[in-house]
Amino acid sequence: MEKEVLLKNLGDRIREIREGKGITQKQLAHSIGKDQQSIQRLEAGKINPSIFYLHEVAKGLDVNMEFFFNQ
Amino acid sequence: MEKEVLLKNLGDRIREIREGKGITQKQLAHSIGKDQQSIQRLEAGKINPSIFYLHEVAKGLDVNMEFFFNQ
DNA sequence: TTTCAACACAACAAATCCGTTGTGTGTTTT
DNA sequence: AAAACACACAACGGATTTGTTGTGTTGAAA
Repeated sequence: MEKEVLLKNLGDRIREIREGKGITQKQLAHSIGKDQQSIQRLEAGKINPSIFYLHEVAKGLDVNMEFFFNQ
Repeated sequence: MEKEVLLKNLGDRIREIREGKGITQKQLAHSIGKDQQSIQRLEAGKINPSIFYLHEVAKGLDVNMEFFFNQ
């Protein structure tokens, strides 16, 4: 329960940042050597990503990882 | 390479916070339903922990997860 | 010295991650 | 309408995580 909420919120936050930058899931994915489906699952809160995974996503979005957690 | 550094830094940071609170690996582990060995691997940078795992550790240390990333 | 606490390291197995492939739906463009 | 784009969902499989058990080292306390 709590885990689902955490992952959902994280996914929403990442989507929010991505859309704010005006890039697609595919663009983000390819910029960090991943697939569109991986980003989809991340944003949907379907996976419990590792810290390095998030680190890569943060790089792809050009933000600091902290951005994923405050607010 | 880069991954190793990230995980090492994270582990060091967690250890720093834990020691600052004056608790042992075992106490931290048990407070969140884990084993001493799990915390040891985390602090040693030997694993690439999931975000939920870190969330639990943050709870056990009574800090916000952001603390793991700034400085 | 013996005992105990704290930490480190390794191996095993079940669970999970995540890259990949394939497909579907809705919207926009030509 | 046809084509292209953005996103969603599911299944497969190799890799990784992580709980568990067992063991070793070091230092402090008894």
